[in-house]
Amino acid sequence: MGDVFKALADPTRRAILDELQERNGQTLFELCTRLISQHGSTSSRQAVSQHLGVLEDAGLVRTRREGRYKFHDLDTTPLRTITDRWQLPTG
Amino acid sequence: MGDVFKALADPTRRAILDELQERNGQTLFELCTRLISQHGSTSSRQAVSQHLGVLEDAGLVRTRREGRYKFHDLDTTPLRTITDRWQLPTG
DNA sequence: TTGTCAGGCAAGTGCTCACTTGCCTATGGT
DNA sequence: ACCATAGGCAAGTGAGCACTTGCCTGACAA
Repeated sequence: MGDVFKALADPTRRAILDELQERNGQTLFELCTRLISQHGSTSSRQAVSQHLGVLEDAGLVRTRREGRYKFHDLDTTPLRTITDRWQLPTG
Repeated sequence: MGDVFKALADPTRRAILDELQERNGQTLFELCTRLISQHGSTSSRQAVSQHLGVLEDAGLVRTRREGRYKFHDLDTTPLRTITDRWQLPTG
């Protein structure tokens, strides 16, 4: 599993996580259009696709294929590595 | 306040936070020697100094000056922006 | 089969970032 | 005064990363 911290370092990837939290299980094209219309993003399809690859490597996004569609689901469990590491006062 | 996510993206900066958690209020030179001896780091003084600047901008490290010494203290409150953003199941 | 749609792969480009290098300021000891 | 210590500033370098460009694969509809 790749680097969770590095995956979170990019604002576009954080916007993707925001989007998936609002509406889980989106395809690449859904994400592209909604990122532009709701998050003011200017990223191309290829750019978003590469970001999704990074997020998937980090374990923050899980994917499932159905026919020619690929759905993306948010998984926040890797974020625990951050909070567990520096012992947040329980919030 | 700078980017907390970007500050966490670098492994050396995460080691610095680890080191400050073990022993708070260290000076730059203390951190340098302990990073090498206890974390296998190879970073120079200037490198660590720049990392501390990034961490301070992100609000993860607070500093206080006394004479020619500058002490560094860990502050984990900015990490809440991460957990609050994607609603972790309370752990 | 032909055409379209969803997505993937890979090389190239430009910018950011970590780190070095070299010099400078300031505090404290003798 | 002198020197060592603790730290800072700024330009330059090299590697990594986000993004583009162009082409390719696979699934569905007609």
